[in-house]
Amino acid sequence: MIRGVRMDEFIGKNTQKKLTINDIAKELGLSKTTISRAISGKGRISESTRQRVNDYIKEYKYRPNVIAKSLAKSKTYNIGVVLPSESNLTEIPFFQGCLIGVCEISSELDYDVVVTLIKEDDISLLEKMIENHKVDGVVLTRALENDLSVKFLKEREIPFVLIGSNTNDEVIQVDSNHIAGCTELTSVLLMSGYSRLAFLCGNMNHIVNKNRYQGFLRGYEKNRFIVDKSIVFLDLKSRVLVDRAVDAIMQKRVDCIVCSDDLICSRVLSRLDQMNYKVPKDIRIASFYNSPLLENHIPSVTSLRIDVKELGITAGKRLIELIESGETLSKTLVNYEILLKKSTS
Amino acid sequence: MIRGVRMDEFIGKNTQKKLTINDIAKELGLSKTTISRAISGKGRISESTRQRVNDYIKEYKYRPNVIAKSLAKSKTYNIGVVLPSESNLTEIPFFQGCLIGVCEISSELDYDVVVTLIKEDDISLLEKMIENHKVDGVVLTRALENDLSVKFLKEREIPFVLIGSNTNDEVIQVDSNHIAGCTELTSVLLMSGYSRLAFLCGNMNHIVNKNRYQGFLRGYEKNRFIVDKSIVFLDLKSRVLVDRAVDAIMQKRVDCIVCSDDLICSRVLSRLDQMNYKVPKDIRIASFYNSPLLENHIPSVTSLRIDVKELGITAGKRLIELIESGETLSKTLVNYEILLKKSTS
DNA sequence: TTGAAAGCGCTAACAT
DNA sequence: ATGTTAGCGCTTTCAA
Repeated sequence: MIRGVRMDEFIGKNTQKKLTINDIAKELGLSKTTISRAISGKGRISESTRQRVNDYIKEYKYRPNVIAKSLAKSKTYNIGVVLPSESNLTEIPFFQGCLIGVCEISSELDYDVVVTLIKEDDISLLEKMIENHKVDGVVLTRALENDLSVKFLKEREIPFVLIGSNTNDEVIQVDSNHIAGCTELTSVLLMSGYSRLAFLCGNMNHIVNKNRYQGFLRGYEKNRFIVDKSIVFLDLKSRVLVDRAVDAIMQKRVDCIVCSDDLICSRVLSRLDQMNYKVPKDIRIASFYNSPLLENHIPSVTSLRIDVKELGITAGKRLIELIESGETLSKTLVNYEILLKKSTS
Repeated sequence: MIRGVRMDEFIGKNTQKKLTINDIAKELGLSKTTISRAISGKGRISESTRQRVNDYIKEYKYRPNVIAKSLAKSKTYNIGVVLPSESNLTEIPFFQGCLIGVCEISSELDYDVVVTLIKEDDISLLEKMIENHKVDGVVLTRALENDLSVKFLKEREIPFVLIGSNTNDEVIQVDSNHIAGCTELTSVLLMSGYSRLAFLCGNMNHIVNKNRYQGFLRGYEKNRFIVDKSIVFLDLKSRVLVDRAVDAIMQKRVDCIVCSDDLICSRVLSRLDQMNYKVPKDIRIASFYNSPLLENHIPSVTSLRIDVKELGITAGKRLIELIESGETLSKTLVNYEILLKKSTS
């Protein structure tokens, strides 16, 4: 009896050599295989020895070495979450929400989350993570038009789930129904009597923005109003462009400015303030995406609310299903909610 | 010649069996050891064979299996980043900033980042991550008074770095100099003629808030003004408490409300708006921590700016030093900056 | 029901 | 300068 109670007394808790499956086998007079089976529950094993092993494990707080398991099974029990790093720190509430969601569900399902950063045109860190075998699958948190990540992961046949939408049906997707949401919010605004809506939209290489624009157009169609394209501004990638759009809009007769997301919206609000326009007195504002950035805004902003954490949770769940069973639902839509606030009252 | 060009032609790129160090050894007529040495650069090896090996690796895009390396070296090349998961805190951009910073520096130093979530009174996921041997060290992003994480990591002798401050000198710390910053900002306000400052402070179990309060008091001392404790509100853990404090303050004669952080500040602004008070006309506002939450605020808010990403980068660097060399600087302070804005003009 | 042995891909003494 | 060998701790045939 080399190891046992005496050892615990002898050496401090801290220096305690890690217990291995081998130690347990020797101690219990069984083989590694049996211990392994008792732990995994796979394979035939008598109830009595399984009990014996489990009791031992409890008592001595044995934790299997996940690395060794990884090597043997060629599986890491990690999933990667890819965040865009060129995003303004300000737009991060969305990505962080996703991340938290994925973390929560992963820990429940006994996976860990490895984070990596990419840029629109540089996915080298994602490539490295995959090639280093650090993860069993990946959650992408942003959908681009010609997405390098999607292309890469498909080629490498790595299981992955996209938070967002992609026209390729083979891609497992989790998203909120942007088109429906934006259509609905646009409708609500039109029906409230705001018939001249300006639309300010961000980077059109982001699929989500394409969808928002489409929703905007559909809202008009449904209500048989005509869109005035002269007050529609797409692909506004910088603050300056947003500012200019606002300036142009305020020269015209416009009832309400509809923004594709929280970032554009907060920029619009700031510009309006600079120019001394008051919301909602001089102009109304709505946003197709709410976030903490807007949540405490004064006045509160009419917007579409999406439960980002829910997106993350769902994506994580789908990914792990995909990893473990090889298949999962191909597209999941999470709910949105329309928040009518002071900015349009 | 089992493996080689013919294989690549035969089977698709995707199904290509992973190249191992063994394959290379056979192919080149060398031993595993030599290949290993050529790759790591450790041990004596002739320049010519190192070249030969490296050429082969380049050509066939060999990537070592990190898991196998991990097992052999008992090292994961992962570092853990611990984020608080309490709901309102997840909204705070501070933690994401830290995370991004750690990710950036880690990837440069060839580590990956595993994220885990804890609560003030539940560090079970951190424990699991450690016990599963998933990481070589940990970055903590929040300092508490009696910190379970710190206690746990010390006991287990896991290398870790704390973003924040801790009275225990043995803890490696990276922080901005909150006391000095808050002292300075308080001074500036007092010298601007705002002699009656209210102070609204968050959870006093967070060491950072203790330090901010101390800075506030020191600012008063330095200027030989007397603090009016009746307009100091500590440990405001909920919105309701903040609202009440604001209500109480507005009954009194107060020049400026100083908030311990961005979250409290945005709540204060929102409450003031509800009550129809205007900033800076009716009351002035300053915050001891700036963030994107406040950045686009109207009016802009006087505050202390901290480069969070820098905190993350520094913490990551220190941690990896600690992991690799066993020692590092015990305390690093990053710079802060005072932003004087409209809210106090 | 249990065990022996090979192997996952790499590292590191210890030869040669 | 290079090779041999024995692990790292676990899973998984295949046998008993």
